[in-house]
Amino acid sequence: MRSFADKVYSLCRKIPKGKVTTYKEIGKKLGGRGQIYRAVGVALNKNPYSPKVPCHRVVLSNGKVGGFAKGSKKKIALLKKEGVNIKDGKIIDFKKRVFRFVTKK
DNA sequence: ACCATGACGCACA
DNA sequence: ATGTGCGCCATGG
Repeated sequence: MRSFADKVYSLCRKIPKGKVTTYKEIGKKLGGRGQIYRAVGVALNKNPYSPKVPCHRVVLSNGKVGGFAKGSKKKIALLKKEGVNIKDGKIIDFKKRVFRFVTKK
């Protein structure tokens, strides 16, 4: 069922290792409507593909890791393993670590 | 069709 | 810069 959530999973899989993306970017890439990122969070939360989809690479737009079904701590640990430095739940050099699907210039 | 929920984001104080 | 409140979208019951 190619529902909204399904698209979200697909995009998450495209996130390169060591990088992160935001719910907003995903939503924007999908539809670009107002608060779609809300539904994005819901979709990932259901995330039936825990290991297949690197949902832990999806963080808040303000640079915070946000939440995680298994616990934000776990999420942080995973990101750190990927090479993303996190400080008190906040991503360091977040701006540089964010991966944009639009691949802006 | 309506109400409630949720891994968010932004405006405002 | 920090904390609180409100709003919107998709999904499920």
